[in-house]
Amino acid sequence: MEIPKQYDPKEAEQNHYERWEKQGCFAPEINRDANAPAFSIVIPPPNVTGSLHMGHALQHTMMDVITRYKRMCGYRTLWLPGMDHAGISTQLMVTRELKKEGVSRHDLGREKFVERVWKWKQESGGQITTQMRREGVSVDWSREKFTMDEDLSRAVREVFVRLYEEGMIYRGNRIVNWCPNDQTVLSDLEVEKIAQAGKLYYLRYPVKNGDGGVTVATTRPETMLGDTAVAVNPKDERYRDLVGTTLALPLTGREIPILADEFVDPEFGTGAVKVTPAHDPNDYDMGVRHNLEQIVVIDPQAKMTEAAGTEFAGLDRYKARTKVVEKFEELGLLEKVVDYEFSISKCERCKTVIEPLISTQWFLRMDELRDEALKLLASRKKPQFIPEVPYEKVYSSWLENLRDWTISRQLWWGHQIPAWYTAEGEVIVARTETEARAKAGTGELTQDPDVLDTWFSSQLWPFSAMGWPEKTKDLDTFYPTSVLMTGRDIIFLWVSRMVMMGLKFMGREPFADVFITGTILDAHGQRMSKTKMNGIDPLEVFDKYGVDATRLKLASVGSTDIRWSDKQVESYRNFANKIWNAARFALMNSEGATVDPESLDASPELALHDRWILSRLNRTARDVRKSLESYEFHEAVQTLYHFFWDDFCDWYIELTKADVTAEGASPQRTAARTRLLSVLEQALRLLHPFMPYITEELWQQLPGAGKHLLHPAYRDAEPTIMLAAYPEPKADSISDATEWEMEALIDLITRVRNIRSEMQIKPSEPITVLIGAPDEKLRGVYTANTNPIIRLLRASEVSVREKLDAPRASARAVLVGGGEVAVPLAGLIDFAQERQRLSKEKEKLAAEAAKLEAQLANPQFAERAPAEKVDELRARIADIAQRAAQLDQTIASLD
RNA sequence: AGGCGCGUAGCUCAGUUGGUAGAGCGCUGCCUCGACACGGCAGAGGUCUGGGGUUCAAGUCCCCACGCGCCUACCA
Repeated sequence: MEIPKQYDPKEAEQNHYERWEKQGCFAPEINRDANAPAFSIVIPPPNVTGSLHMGHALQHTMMDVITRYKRMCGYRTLWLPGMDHAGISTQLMVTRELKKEGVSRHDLGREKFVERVWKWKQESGGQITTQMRREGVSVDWSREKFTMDEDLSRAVREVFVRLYEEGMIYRGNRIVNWCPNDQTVLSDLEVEKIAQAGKLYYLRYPVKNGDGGVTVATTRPETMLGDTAVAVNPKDERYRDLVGTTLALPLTGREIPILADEFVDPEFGTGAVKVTPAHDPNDYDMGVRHNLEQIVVIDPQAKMTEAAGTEFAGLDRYKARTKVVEKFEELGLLEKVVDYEFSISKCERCKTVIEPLISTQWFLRMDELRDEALKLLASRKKPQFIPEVPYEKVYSSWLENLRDWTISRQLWWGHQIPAWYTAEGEVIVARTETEARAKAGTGELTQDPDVLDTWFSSQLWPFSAMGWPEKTKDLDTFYPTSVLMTGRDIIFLWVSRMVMMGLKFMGREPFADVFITGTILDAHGQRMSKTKMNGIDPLEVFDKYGVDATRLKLASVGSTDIRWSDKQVESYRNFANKIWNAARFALMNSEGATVDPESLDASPELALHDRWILSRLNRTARDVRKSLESYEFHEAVQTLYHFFWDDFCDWYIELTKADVTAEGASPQRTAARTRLLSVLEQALRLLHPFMPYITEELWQQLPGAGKHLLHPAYRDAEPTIMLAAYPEPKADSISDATEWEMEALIDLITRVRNIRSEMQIKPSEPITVLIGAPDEKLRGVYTANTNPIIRLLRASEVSVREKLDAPRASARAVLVGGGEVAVPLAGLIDFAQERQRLSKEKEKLAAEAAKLEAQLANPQFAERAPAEKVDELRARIADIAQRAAQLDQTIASLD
């Protein structure tokens, strides 16, 4: 059998995914156990416009690890995939494409444009699913959904109609965030605030028919053209007498009142605020409170309107600003201009400065929905955030301050709002046009041209993707889902809204747990972003180091932000290679043996290393399960890495090698080979959720790997490691005593190797190893393991006695448990050097002892510390003392 | 302006109820001992940002300071 020395990930990556998918391994139906518990995840649907980035790879890896793990544990497992139509991004992307052809979307018209988007989706939407297959994600593709699918659109309309009928969705005219570039309204969450250096202008408004005036401070002088009042704080002494009087608003010929409002902060600026109800959210509220006129001076293109006056009409808002300031200066009314840093609202997509405008839009009232979500969190702690701190609070405090949600968008790509208008302007909300006609009693209807915010359909995802509003079997089985795994950036946009909608329409939370992943930063700690061009393409990393290695790295990211480093992936690539070669060794020496789980029972007759590896294996299974149950992926990875590399490869394979590679078949050799294969097979299962490809590739080659190894729930399936049972820890195989014995053996071997290294004895030079072990138990351990000791130390002779009897010219070391080891080095030893080496060791012991004794010397310690801790400390001091005494003797024997 | 997180070996990071500071990479020395040089063996390297406090005991809990980052906000 020829197995290459180096693992080639590409081959394994091509070999298995298609077969898994074809054989239905990802679908819950593969599970034939009628009583199997359910486990489900819905994927955060990637934007149809996108291609795979690190954030996806990170989330997908964690979801896949947990899904594969649960599947191997026998759960009826569903990971439901799909994509989001991503209204604005997609529309912008297709618009940009059209622009290259010299066509605008208006040239095409709505119908043709939407057709074009669908065509584009057909062509490029497949890209990300191909990339996801490469990741190895075990999603059930047969259930793949798209938020614009007909059945999901139906769910959207159903929800809209019901909420409308309950009065929670309403149409209103109010101030909204308007993007002058994209020509649509945006929700508060689609607006980003960016700190910016700007100017604060102090403008003076003269009192009508009198002396004096009031100075207001503003960052947006052009909006003064729409001012309808000046407000001061009612408690502000400076302006008390002016409240109620009238100002002559410069440049406009209009007169505006001075009014008092609590909102005004007397400390800021001059303590007097210009009020522009049509162009500022705060002023809008104030205008409502005081019943002020709303004068629209800026239009949807961000140009000044006729109402701004003939001098300004048609000017861009920034040109108008300059002009207003110039005019004020000419009039001597510009008091001063100071540098000022403030945050400005920009469109998240196109970075255009948002213009607050009054507009008629659809809104969703959030108060009741919000209250239900908060109640659920308070009463049942759902969803459970991981990590709970800080995300639970982030989530709840956002909900507490929630305002109504603007759900309409002036776009063509999306779910068109199911509202129709009669010629008389009556609003009919209905599930279909037919229903609308019936309700209206006329066919003369015009549908609202707007579409819904993308997140309006995304928030239904956990149940709409499972067939709601039909009562489906999937909803019965898989709702609520088990866990949602996503980045923290969409806790508000998506997570909270899913909770509210789940409660409203399913009567239950959509997921039990919410796991928030960390963010992968670039090597300098910067966020990866398209504009910064500092993103790392996961596909390139896959090509370079393999999918499994990349997944292991991603799984160990956990919930904290981390700087990306290829080096770490490289070390996991090396780990994959290590696994490959360990298997290669087992396979090259497998003749006559097969994988046999029965061989994994720890019996007292077994050699120490055999009992030990079984203890380690079971402990590892226990620890990994525990880590995965609490989403501690990095912990699980670390445990597996350490078990496989340090325990299994460095010690077990070395210790069992003699038996496994013995010349000529024998029952002993077969037993050793069987155990090696079987431990390896268990280790591969433990690793499989993290490294699906290499584990499957190797598992398929193991002699005796077959149907009988599958979890009972999958007995009818074709053999694959992904349906094998996840190893369960056998408590009686885990033995502290065995592991302690092994540690003593490892200690002995390491100390003698240290002697070899420090005394510069050639590796090929055989040595004699003399052991003195006063402890009977340890003497037994050394005696029983003389063969392994001889092998691992390349010793020609090993003797174990109660008391060490070694020539003066020996290098020595003190062992744990108070034993002593000596390596005779006649003619090779420099006594001075040896004395120094041992003294160094003694210093270390002395330092440690001093620390511990100081602690014990403190009378308060014995008094207040638990007895158990005191005993432990005493024992440690005794052990050190014993070793120190031994060391003294050893040093003395050199004289 | 508020809220939150982070600061541990040269670098990237673990450290889960307070009780012997860990890993990977990098570094030093030795090694073709047939699973693996993407390897083996043996090492060096930390006053856990600084200062105070609680405690018998603090990387771990509390307060303050410094540095870095993130989020929220109706500061004109």
